[in-house]
Amino acid sequence: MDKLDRETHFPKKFASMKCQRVKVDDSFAPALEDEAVEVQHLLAEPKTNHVSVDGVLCLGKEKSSKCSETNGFSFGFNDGMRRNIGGLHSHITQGPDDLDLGVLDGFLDEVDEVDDIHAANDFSGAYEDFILDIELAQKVSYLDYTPRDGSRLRNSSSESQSPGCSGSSNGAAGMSELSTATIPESESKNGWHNKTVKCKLRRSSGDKWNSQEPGEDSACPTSDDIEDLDELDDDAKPLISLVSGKNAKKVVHAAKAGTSARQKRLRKPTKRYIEELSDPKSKQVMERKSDLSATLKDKRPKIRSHDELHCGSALARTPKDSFSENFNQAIPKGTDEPLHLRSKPVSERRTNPSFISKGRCWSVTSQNEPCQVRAAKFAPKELSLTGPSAQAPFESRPRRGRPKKSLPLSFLESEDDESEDDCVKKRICKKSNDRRKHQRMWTTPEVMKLIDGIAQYGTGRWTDIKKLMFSSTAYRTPIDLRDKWRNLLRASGAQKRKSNKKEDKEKLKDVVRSLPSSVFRRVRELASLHPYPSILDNLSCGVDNPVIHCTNSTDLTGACDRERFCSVQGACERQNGRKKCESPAGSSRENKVVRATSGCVVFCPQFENNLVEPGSGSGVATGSLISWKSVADGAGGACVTSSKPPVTPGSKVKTALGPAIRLIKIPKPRFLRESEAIGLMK
DNA sequence: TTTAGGG
DNA sequence: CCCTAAA
Repeated sequence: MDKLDRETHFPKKFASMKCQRVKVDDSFAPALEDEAVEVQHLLAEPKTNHVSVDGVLCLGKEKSSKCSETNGFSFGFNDGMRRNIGGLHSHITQGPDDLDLGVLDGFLDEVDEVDDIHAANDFSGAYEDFILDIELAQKVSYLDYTPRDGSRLRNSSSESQSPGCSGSSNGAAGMSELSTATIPESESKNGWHNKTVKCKLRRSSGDKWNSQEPGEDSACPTSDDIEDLDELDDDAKPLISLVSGKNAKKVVHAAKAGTSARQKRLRKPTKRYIEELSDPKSKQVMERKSDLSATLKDKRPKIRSHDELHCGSALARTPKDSFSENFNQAIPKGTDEPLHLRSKPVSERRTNPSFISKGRCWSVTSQNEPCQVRAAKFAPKELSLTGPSAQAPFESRPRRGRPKKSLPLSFLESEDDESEDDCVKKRICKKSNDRRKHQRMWTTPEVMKLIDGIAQYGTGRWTDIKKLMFSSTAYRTPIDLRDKWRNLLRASGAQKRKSNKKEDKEKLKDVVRSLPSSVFRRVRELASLHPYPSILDNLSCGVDNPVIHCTNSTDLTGACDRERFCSVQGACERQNGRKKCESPAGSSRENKVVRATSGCVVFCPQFENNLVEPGSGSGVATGSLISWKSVADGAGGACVTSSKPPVTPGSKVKTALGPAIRLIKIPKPRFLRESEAIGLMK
């Protein structure tokens, strides 16, 4: 409904958004969600480049795709892309049925997360096995669909790696020459982006980013990881170390999946499993490890386990087997799971045990964390509390088992999709105390991605960043991103650290050491550009100060060099960390502030329907927050026009943005989301 | 639901 | 990373 309306009103402009919606809103193809996002994202980038070529003022605040709104080419591209996605989508929706889709979902998720493009080659085989596995577990045959699905998988996979999508750059790249302050940033950003993209496309081949930054230091994984590990508490260690990643997750999830069945099923495999793992000398552990890494996506183990399960042979079970057992057991309980899960957003899925068990735990190749989290979380609270009888073993074992880290962790990490780096292992080796039991180490590429995302969307739009930059890594939630950013800020010194604890300082140092200096340079840049609490409230200079309320200087870069314009000075100075919202003299006015969205017409209270046409001069930077006063003043870069104020109603104002921009009146100064803006513009 | 903040 | 408050 709403969606349709919007699209009707902004057929072209938000074509790109539609893509997103297709995946986001549509509960049918969650499986492809990630892929779709990926595709869109990748495709969107070239558009941005194009835009920038046109000299369109397109600040990095908004989705790069939005920039495309300003030119036909982009549109066509975008549209085409959308169609593709749509096709993909429909293709998927015509799948056999829910179960099958569910399977597909899980599989795709896994593949996507692993990001192992090469996996495509193994698809048929893996998939078959996979299907077979499921089939056995559910006693339903879906082999009939295998061929089709297989091809589908391949298609989606190949599409997501569409060669033409390897563009780089982002919104900021399109920034006009006016943005002196951001130009250097843009460059570096682009560079990063390239790297990021490459990483995405061929992560399996190694850490592109790192390899491309020979000059930089070893670029070891992030510090936080170390920090996190450091904070792991001794009690938790055993759990982690004994129950290596997936297995733990699997077990835990399986346990959570059912209630009554849970205990029964869980206990057995868990115990055995744990015991096995708890034996440091156990060859099996090593074997498994190598086995896992060697046969990454091979699902056969599951089948085997399945057989064992039914044959009563439970002797030499590998972690995988254990898992599959649990998995199989858990699944029956909800054959409709897939559907159910599908309709859930990623964020939700994260907390959905069944989802995890489905899409993640059974993935032999990656994402262990989530499960681990669960393990950590449930073990103590639910399991142990339930009594010593059932789950207790699971929980207690690990604990008493081993005091410290080592093997398991590396084992766990070795399966990490994008970081098989040595760095990862290095990081992992540290003591830990913690309640954040499942640490998902941040790899340098990830950090880069995060930084890229922030460069594009600024802070405060974590969900957007998550969706567009971390669509393939389900284990990174918007909150995770934000947390990481906070840590980076501290580590980079961009933010005064409150705690003067020696401990903390040390940790920060480690963090710094673990990342390339370039990263921190970048962080500092962005920190000044995008103040962390990016919300308007923090910037408001008061009702009496009708300055442009911007969330960051990027909003103003179009024409503001941070010092020149009185109307934006307050914000800019704040950016520079000198003064806090200095209020330039100004008459008190109606303090309406809006956030401009690229390609949108901006409505100003006084100038309702005063369309701003594309043209020369400055434009409203995407994402800019604009007060009507600022518009009237033609102030700063965030103004709609460079023409002298006031902009009288009905007058046309030129903007470099291309499509007309209209100010949107919003109830009160606040961060206006794109979707909101669209809604308001209706 | 999403973000800010504190733990 | 977790949890909660606020919006």
